[in-house]
Amino acid sequence: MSRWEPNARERLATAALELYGDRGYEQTTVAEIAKCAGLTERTFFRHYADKREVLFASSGEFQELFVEAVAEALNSAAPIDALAAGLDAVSEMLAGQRDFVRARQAVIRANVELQERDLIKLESISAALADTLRRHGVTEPAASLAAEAGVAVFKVGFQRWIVAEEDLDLSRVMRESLDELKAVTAGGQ
Amino acid sequence: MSRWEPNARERLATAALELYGDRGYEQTTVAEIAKCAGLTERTFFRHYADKREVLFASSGEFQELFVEAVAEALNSAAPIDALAAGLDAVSEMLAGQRDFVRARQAVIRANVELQERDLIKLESISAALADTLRRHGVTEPAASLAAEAGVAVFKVGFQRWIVAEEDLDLSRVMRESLDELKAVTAGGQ
DNA sequence: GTCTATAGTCCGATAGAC
DNA sequence: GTCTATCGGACTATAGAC
Repeated sequence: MSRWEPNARERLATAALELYGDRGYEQTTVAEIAKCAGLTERTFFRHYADKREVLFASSGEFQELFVEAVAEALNSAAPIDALAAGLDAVSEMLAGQRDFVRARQAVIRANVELQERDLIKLESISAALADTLRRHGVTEPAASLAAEAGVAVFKVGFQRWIVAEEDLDLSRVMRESLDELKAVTAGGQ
Repeated sequence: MSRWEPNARERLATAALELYGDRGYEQTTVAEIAKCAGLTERTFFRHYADKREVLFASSGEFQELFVEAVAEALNSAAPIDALAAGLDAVSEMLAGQRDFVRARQAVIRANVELQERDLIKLESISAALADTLRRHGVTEPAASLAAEAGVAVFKVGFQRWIVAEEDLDLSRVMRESLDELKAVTAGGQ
């Protein structure tokens, strides 16, 4: 029998999402999250660099999935089509966790600091996508622009999926968003 | 003759940029900035909501210029061409303050918290652009995607201009970036 | 203008796993 | 013994409250 309950990290993340959702991000102290998970403030900061990061634990995994799907597709597709493949991969992942994703996004939407963190995670994804495109021979500034476009489509598609009353098909929403971007950059009204 | 030296706000901004540049953002305390401007910590927070905001004092003005240029162009141009007009307007403004803009951006690039703030300002611009597009009859999701595309072009063009050794023409760089985005979304390699 | 809460850091201690 | 995860307490600076 071990001295500690297992999964300290996960327990902290669960407690944080619940407390942020119930009483709001700002009204929740790290000490409360830790206590709720049966740990101390000190331990929280060993697992998460700051009070916001606890909501973004899975963003590394998300980025990897996105980038690897794009990298694979780049072997046989144009950049824009490879990005579509990446969007499809992440859509499938998110669609499988709809309730969690919605709860998390509601918390983020209610607080500017959390939105800032969200945006820099997306920026990191954009940089990683641009890097992958360059590795596959796409030159600058096309690589950065394609990456930014991919993230833009994700943001708009994701947003539409989250706010929708009905349970939309995320992959489909993403594909429609990409088509709209193509139309608008081509000069459509 | 007034009781206080004038331009407290501006003096604080100047002192902050200098100190952040010299010893780094994190290593600078608000008390130091205030002292350097001949004011108190309390006064700093009356002018700027937090330690980061002092670097973003002109972002409201920037957003207004961008949005109004787009709004005007929308009367006679397609969304993508209106965005090009907006990019041209902001390019002209930034080109006239090259040294200040470069110093400021160097500070921002050196610190993640500042990058986060920078990104949310761009997000605000994107939201304002989307709003303007909708007011001019562009429907969702085209409006949001066009706005995101405009900001993406700005980000990539601005970055290229900042890091360039030579003194590039920002308007020209922006136009090239926009053309690259069009090419890449059209399926070009 | 003062006072206070809390985020986040630093150093050190402890207890178990290996 | 080493390694890793926990906890304790003191500390600074931001930011908001009074």
